[in-house]
Amino acid sequence: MKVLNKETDYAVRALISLGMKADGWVSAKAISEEQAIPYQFLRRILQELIRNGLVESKEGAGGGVRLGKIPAEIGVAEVIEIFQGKVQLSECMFRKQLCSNRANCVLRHEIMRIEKMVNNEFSQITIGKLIDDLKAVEAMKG
Amino acid sequence: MKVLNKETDYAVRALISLGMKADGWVSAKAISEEQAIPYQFLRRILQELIRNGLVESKEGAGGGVRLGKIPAEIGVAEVIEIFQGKVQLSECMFRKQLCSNRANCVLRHEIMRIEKMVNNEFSQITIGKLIDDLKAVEAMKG
DNA sequence: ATTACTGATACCAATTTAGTATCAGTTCAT
DNA sequence: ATGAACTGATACTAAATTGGTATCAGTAAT
Ligand code: FES
Ligand code: FES
Repeated sequence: MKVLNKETDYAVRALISLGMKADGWVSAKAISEEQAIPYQFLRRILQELIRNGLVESKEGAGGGVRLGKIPAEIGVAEVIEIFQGKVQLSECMFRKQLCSNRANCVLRHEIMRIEKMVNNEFSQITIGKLIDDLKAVEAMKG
Repeated sequence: MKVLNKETDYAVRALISLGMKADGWVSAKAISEEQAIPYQFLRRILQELIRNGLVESKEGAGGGVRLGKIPAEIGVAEVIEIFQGKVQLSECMFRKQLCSNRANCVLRHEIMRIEKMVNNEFSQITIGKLIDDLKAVEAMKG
């Protein structure tokens, strides 16, 4: 059961990469090479991030992309939602069958409780946090 | 982002259905009709559950299936693992790139922490619990 | 024997995933 | 003003996965 697909994975890595760099525009090519992400695939992913405001871009020579928000305000949940849609465990399990009163089905509540918990957990992990972690790792390596 | 696929979904529903019935063998056909699950698909799913000990079977006329464990001891996590494999967020995000010391990468720890949390949450939801919930729902309908 | 079951396994169409390719437009440097 | 270095938009593709179907063989109750 793979939770994150390649798009989300690459997107997070690209965002971290951008966040770790000093200001200025970074080209898709540069990120692609640094992170070993297929160029065209990454371009499509970046465009999607741009459309959603997580990244800003500048066209033309010397252009490129940069974060559109501060790293601490980009949660992985947001990235997941862009590429994989809202976290959803399953449709309701017993539909018409057993629960005619969908509105207050306990089972449904249970499922939604977990959905929220997962979502919340993914929101807590921000790009900023991941960057801090990585920097800690690097510091240890010295 | 759909977390549970149809196999897991149907499997859980079949298990609940079995758990709510008094003892005795129940045919795949009966479950298929009761839960509106495609017969052949359900059969394959049941066979897999049997191989994994969650369900027992008896061949021949008058045969069928029944739970192989008590409902309270079947966690949804177990079912997920059978049909979708262990919960895994993503491969490690920065592989050779940034974290040469995989062993104690903080990022990796973070990811594994969430994996465990999700897994734990799914373990807490047992078939027994779901059945109790459903019974509560039915009682309310009275 | 016949009927009602499971065991095992092969097959299939539709969708999703991961990746590629192309062309048009923008900006910078010379 | 031209070429190189970029992004924007979008179409295309191969491979894997998903959800579902079909078949044949074997077992047990009547
Ligand atoms: S499981 Fe869907 S309403 Fe109860
Ligand atoms: S992200 Fe994989 S070792 Fe750090």
